[in-house]
Amino acid sequence: MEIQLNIKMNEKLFIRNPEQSELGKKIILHSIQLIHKNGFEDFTFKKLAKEMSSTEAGIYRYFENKHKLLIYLTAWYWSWLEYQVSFQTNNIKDSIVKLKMVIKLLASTVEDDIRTGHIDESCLHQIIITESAKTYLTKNVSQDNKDQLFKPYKDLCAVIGNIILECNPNYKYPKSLASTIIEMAHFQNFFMHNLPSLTDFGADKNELEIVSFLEDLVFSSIHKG
Amino acid sequence: MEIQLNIKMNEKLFIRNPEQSELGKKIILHSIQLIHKNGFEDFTFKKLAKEMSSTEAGIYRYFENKHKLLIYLTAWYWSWLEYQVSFQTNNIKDSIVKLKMVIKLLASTVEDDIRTGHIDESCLHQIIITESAKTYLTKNVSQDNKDQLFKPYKDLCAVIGNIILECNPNYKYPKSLASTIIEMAHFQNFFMHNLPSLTDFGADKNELEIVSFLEDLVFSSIHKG
DNA sequence: TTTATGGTGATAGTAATACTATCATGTTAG
DNA sequence: CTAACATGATAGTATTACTATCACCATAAA
Repeated sequence: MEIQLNIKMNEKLFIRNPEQSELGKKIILHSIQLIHKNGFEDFTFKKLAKEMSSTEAGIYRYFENKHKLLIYLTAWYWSWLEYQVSFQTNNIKDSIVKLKMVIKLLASTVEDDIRTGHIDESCLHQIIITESAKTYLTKNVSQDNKDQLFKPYKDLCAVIGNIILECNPNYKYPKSLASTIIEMAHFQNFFMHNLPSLTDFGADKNELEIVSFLEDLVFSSIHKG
Repeated sequence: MEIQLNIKMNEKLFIRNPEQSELGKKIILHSIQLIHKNGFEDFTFKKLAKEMSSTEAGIYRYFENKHKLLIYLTAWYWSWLEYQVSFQTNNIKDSIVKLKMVIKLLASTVEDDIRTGHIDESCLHQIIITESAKTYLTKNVSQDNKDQLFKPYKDLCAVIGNIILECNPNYKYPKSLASTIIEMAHFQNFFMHNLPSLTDFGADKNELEIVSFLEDLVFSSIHKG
């Protein structure tokens, strides 16, 4: 069976929908490669145009600026991940097992999803670790939020918050714990590889240890009262 | 009694030591104001020069670029905070009370320290919340780390990790929990004010609730086993 | 007192970034 | 068959991120 996965994105994220043309898909494909390779600060539309043998003006017809493109990529990732969560936790009755699955999906290496042709999820996951916080840590966050640009992130957080409440309906901080899990799944990964003394995983650099840390953190918190 | 607080900074952070001249101190003072007002992305040395009635070239004699200046400001803040922690936890015997003090210092509003003339800690705290992660979320993190630019952050993290171990010598993730506390003290604050649905504090927007959340998280984790 | 040193201000200049605008061309839908 | 539209090519502007040079002034050493 051959399935194609298509995620409908908020129209405010782009000028022209990149999913609906070859050029648009090339922009996504190559921007993921370039940002992954040299980081978001070094990334420019001019370099992207050269990389994909197109023109700068052509890219500006799809995205207002590189910040919006980054928000697009992260929003896509969160939507994809929410789908993964709903798929992988489907039919699981035990909420605790569900929550463990969520932590595993957040904190372990992502494999490329062949159902999404031009997007390399593994590569995108690395970008998310290093760059995703930059999407909202700006003076424009309120306007971007009003435009619903962070909806996929907030939706994922809400889904995880609800699973936490299933585990313990009396737990007082489901949303904050959910956003903590998401952010720490990425920050501990970044620290482990780049500033290892900020973690307890520097020796092995094994992602499973991050999973163990997060499980310990989460389940001791919600099982207490 | 009149005390002056002086923090010795890593020489790799600047070209000329801003503490040792009036111009240098003006750079620090006004850069904090400007970054706080318009955010780091909008901040340029040209605008800073105009604001403080000096010249762009003059500022480049002190700092290589605006990224190094941001690292300088954050490094200063972490050093100052480590001093606060050592001062405020001095003579406290009970490690649990110590750790509560640390969480309070990290997560509640900072008041201006009159012993540091040209630096407004309250303003700087706001900058740290929004901008500090950008200092290390770059492709240059390894080189900057080799140059010891993140030492104050790592030192603070180590101090907190040790207090955690005092509370429970068998706890397996003291460093990761320490970095989690530091980052979440700031992220939950940012979310509360800007993306409130990612937290449980949107209604009251009260920083004491963040303190409660972090205390619950930390003490249920370390008291468990 | 002279001379040397060093910090500062003023000005200029360059390469790259972040766009915007225009026009020609090719393709595709009505 | 033609109108609409996507793309490519080229050009141009304002801003950013620097570097370089020179004059001036204060201070410190000779």
